This record gives sequence, C-alpha cells and structure tokens, in this order.
Amino acid sequence: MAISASKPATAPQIDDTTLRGFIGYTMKRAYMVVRNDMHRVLAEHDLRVTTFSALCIIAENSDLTQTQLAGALKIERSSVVVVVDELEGRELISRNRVEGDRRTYALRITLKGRRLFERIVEEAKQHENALLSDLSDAERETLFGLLKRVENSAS
Amino acid sequence: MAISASKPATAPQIDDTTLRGFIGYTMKRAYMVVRNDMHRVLAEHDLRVTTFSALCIIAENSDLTQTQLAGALKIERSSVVVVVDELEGRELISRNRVEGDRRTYALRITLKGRRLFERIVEEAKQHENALLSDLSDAERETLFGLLKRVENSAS
DNA sequence: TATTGTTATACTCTATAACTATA
DNA sequence: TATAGTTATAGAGTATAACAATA
Repeated sequence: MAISASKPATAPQIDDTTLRGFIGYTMKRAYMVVRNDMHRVLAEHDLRVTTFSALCIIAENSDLTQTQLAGALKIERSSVVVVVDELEGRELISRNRVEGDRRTYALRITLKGRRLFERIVEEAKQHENALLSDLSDAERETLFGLLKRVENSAS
Repeated sequence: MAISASKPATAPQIDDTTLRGFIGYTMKRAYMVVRNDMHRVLAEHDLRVTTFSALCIIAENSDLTQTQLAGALKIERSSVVVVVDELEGRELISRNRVEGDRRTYALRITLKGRRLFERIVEEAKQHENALLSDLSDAERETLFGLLKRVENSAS
C-alpha cells in the first residue's frame, strides 16, 4: 500500500465547460449551497424556507392580506394558506378579521413570532456571513445588484 | 371612470427589506427567472433541465460511467438511472458495455444526440443573451465568478 | 467486502382547478 | 360578476434504502 493514492491518478476528470457556461446551471449550483445552509439554520427551529420567508414579510407589513403575501413571495394564494396555517398553528402570527370586508384576513406577527423572527435573522445572517466570507463587502453588494438585475430582466 | 387608476394609489406597497437582504432569497428569485427561461427552451424539445444537463456532460465526456455522471451533476446515482433511461430511450445517448468491468456502462452520445445538443446549446445561449442583455460582458463574467466563489465556500 | 447500476418508495415543494363566502 | 380564502389533487424533482450482479 505505502504512499499510493486510494484512487488512480487518472481519476474522474469530468469536463463540464458547456454546462458551466450557462448562467442557469452556475446559479443553480451556487443556490443549492446557499439554500442548504439556510435549511440547516431553519431546521433547528422546525421551519421551512417559504414559511420563514412569509414570517419576514408579515413581520415588516402588519395587517397585510394573504393575497398581498402571495404577491410578495411570488407564490400562489393556495400555497399561502398552508404556510399561514403553519405560522398560525405555532402562534407566530395571527389571522385577524377586518371590518368592512369579511373576506380578508389581516395577518399580524405575535410577540412570540417577532422574537423567533429576530433570533433567526441573526443566526441566518451569521451563517450567510460565514458563507460569503470569501467575498468583500463591495463584492457582496455587486452580487446582490447583479442578481436583482437578472431577476428584473424577466420577459 | 375617466382617468382614475384601476387600483387605489395606496396599492400594496409591501416591504421585503429583510427578506431581500438574504443572499439565499435574492438568489432564489433570480434563479427562478433564469430557470423558467431555460424550461421554455427545453420544453420545445421535450427535455427537462437535469436531462439536458446530463446530455451536456455526456457530450463532452465520452464513455463516462453513470457514477461519474452523478458526481458531475451532484445528484444521486439512482436519479441518474431515470435520466439516462430517458436519454437512451430517445436515442440521444447509448449505454455501452465495458471490457474488464461488466458492472459499468460507458455512456456515449449518438449522432442524433449531438445534433440536438448543439441545437439546444445555440438556442439556450440566445435566450441567455436576451436575459442578460442588461449586463455588460464584464458584468456577466463578474456574476459567474462570484457565483462560483459562493458555491466553493460550501462547508 | 465494496462498487455499479437498479428498483421501489417516499418526501418536499408548488401549481391547478373547483369550491365558499363575501363583496 | 369579481375577489379572498380554501380544499383536494396532481405533478415535478429528488433522495433513501434495499437489492442483484460483478469486482
């Protein structure tokens, strides 16, 4: 055995030039890394990504409707129901009746919800910082800016 | 009615500052745009994203094994089976027996597969160009570079 | 024993469509 | 008629785990 490598020198040297040339694929691979990291943070609090995203929006927009939430998250209203059910079931938000239009709910974060929200934001920011530790502040801003411009170029 | 807007001036003005502050969310939204665009291109050829990704890898790495393909795409070997079945069923690639190790297949793109591969690459590149038309060449390179650095910082 | 490919299964995420109650 | 929220269902997409053939 001695010093010989566990795998031959001609190990899998796979060429992915074409695939990596697509912004979609390169973005997917980077996104998976970032998403997995966020998963780890949220799993500790038994939350899914979309559920936490909804909590963020409700935290900053008291008394918004489910339809508004759907618009902000760019998901269907029917998907919002599941998410809001979950947040309400855990007493992180409340559904409040609105005078004048009994069809809609005013979503509002609870004290318990705000505490969890603030705690997770802090944890997630720390994880994000570690993940982006390789990038300078200027580079992080550049990345955010470029991503937003790509998003806004949607046909 | 006249010139009055169809929606009130105090229309849904949702604040998503915190959520947008996370690189994961901003990346997700940008990725969705790019992915949907690619979906449209591939749907015309009845291909899914991962299936086309596999075709790219096989096109550039003749006679690779399914395990190598799984490694390159960062997906499970069991998932590769489905993808390779689909590509083989459409005669875009072939599974070839290997002398010396009858457990493995050598995956190879067919002529038909190469023609489709080259055609889709061209179409996808055009779509990508349109999608990134807002970005200069330098900015595109910057985006690719930053994304790769984020990916490589995986814990 | 370890590895390649396979199968069966289950799980997550989200959309679609049909419904209700209100407006 | 139109809108908010709801329900049931279905479809991607992928992973997990157990397995057969081969090394």
